[in-house]
Amino acid sequence: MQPFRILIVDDHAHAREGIRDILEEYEDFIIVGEGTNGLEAIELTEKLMPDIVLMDIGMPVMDGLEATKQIKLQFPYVKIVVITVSDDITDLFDALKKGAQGYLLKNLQSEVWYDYLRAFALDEVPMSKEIAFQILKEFPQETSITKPDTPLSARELEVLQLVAKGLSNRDISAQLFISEHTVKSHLKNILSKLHLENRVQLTSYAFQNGLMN
Amino acid sequence: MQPFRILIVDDHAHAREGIRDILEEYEDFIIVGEGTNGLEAIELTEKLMPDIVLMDIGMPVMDGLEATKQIKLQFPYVKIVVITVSDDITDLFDALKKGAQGYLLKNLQSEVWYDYLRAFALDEVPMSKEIAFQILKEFPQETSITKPDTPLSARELEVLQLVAKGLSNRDISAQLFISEHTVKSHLKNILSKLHLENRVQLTSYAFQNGLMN
DNA sequence: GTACTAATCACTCTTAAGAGTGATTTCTCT
DNA sequence: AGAGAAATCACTCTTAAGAGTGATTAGTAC
Repeated sequence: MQPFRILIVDDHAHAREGIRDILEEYEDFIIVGEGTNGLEAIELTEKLMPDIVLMDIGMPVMDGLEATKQIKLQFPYVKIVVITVSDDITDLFDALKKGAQGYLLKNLQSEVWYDYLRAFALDEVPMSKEIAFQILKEFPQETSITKPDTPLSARELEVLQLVAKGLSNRDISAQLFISEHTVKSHLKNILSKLHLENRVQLTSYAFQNGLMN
Repeated sequence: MQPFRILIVDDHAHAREGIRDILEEYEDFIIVGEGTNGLEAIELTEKLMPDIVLMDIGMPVMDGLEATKQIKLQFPYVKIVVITVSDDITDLFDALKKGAQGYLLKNLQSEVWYDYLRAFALDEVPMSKEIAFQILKEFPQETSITKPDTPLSARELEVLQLVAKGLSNRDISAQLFISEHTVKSHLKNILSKLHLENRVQLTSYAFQNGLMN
């Protein structure tokens, strides 16, 4: 059995060291490279073709979420595990939507890391326990459909539907007799609540969730 | 029975005169105002609240299609008849999508105008004969769903689906290994074929026509 | 009565979208 | 051989979108 090829991406040198120390204990893994930001992550992935990318989120130049998206777009077979110190659920949430398959907390025992990554590499993909139940809370019925953290207000739903009909912010403002600023404000809140990025994704969401007619 | 209040909007003075001459023959109609561009059309509609707006398409400042859209947005009960010299089907097509209820060719007999407008005002909405059959050709089974003039190519369908998934042009270009220019080019052709304006409307179209999954 | 939320509006800044034009290449149809 | 469509890429220009920040008002909940 060949060792799994790992790429570590984190802007903090000491964080990379910590991970390296853990993984070097085990012969199942070999660290093929290290990057310090999202852009490097993409370049190194193309050059090294690792089995797994361990990806930090908050990084300069390009963050880990964007890098995850790009890598999954170009190299769908490369697996990505997002690593983070916080156990903030929204990070995980967004990472999974970008295509990450896994999520690991940096402050776990090395045995946990080993067990997790090994199972992960073998496609058994368990989640670290602390967050597994939170995932289930967010993705209730094995659906990949986004569920709002907070329900949309009536006004927000109204704006959402007009957006999904293809109206511009200006058109919506005219329709609802409010300023374009207000429309933008509502839209910003809607996108934030639904963890979406733009009006196209929102439109897609609206149709897939039966919010239109 | 009160006469129907008509607003004429056309940038050519002689065109407005021609229409005025025709309508003044009949007591069913009263011309409440005249405008020379789309912006005036909106302002005059708000001020005069006509029953019917006769709207030219090609005009300076703001064209008739945009004005039609705005007016229908703010004053849905105001009826709009697009008037044109050409019998170009694409004009009609786009006008109907903006919310116009009717379409009249300027070079028709005054009796035809009278018959048409009277029926139109009474909600009997017949179309001028020359173009009625073309309408049926474009809207086959009483559906308001856009049907492409020209079928989309396989590549275009591919781009369409990626757009509707919420990807940016850049993401799509990376996905398909082509330049962003090419993606824009495809998208431009797609929007043109489907008579749509932007990627949100395209997304809506994709879902409503079962093009996703 | 105060904390919370919804709804409203404002200003800046950066980037993405989309219109307009034009050009090349390859393939198919006839 | 020549027409036509499909796919590709390029450059300019204008406007819309979206992120970031912040503020006010009115109503509701406890």
